[in-house]
Amino acid sequence: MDVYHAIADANRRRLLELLHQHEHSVQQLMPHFDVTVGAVSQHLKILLENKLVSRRKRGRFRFYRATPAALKEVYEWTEQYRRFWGSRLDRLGEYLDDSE
Amino acid sequence: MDVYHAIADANRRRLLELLHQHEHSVQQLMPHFDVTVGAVSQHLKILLENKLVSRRKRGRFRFYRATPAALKEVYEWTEQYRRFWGSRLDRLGEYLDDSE
DNA sequence: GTGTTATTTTAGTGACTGCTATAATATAAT
DNA sequence: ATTATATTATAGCAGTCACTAAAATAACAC
Repeated sequence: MDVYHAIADANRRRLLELLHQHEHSVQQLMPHFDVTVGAVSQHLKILLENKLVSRRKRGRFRFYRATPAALKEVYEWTEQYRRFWGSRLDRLGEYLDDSE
Repeated sequence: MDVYHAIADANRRRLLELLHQHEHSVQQLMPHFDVTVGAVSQHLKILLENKLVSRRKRGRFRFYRATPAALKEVYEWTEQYRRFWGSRLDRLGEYLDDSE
């Protein structure tokens, strides 16, 4: 799974946002999610595999934090389309779309 | 399917890049892909549903072009992590990772 | 030790993905 | 009209996804 897939899931994006503020253990993350602890752990694993988070061990706890340097690729890919935002170009589609 | 999922697929990102240069009919796109014309058409449909492309009809042809204003959301979401790139922070993970 | 807490892993499940092949639709060429 | 071209829609399929429940692993508390 690449970084684009890693951030495609809303729960994983939420995790990154929370872990960007400060580190959390898994239990500290749980109140923010509606899924089981197993599911959160699986999401963290995917983020870890994509190097979007790191963790340190402290007793029984694993503290995760965001290390989102890998998002640079996504940022730069979207950046090339920047000139489309806020310009008249972004409304062009409406006139052209003949989807019938 | 939301915009994050729409760009998660490499073929769809490639389509956006090609359609950003200038408009293409489906046949003009085909040489750039290894999949069937049906698959390309399905990808274009997903991009269309996410308003990432528009199309105009000309005879039997449908000409597609990129209208990637919807990428603004992704751009802005990644942008909040910008300070991590190029800083020492992005290497912090390596020291902290105790994945054993 | 025994039991409790924190986390990860595994097996199973339903839904979804990306693909193909084929059929359907629409326009153009002869 | 018939045939060819361009595109979309449909059905089916193997693989993946996000999830749960339960088992496994690990460290703490008593």
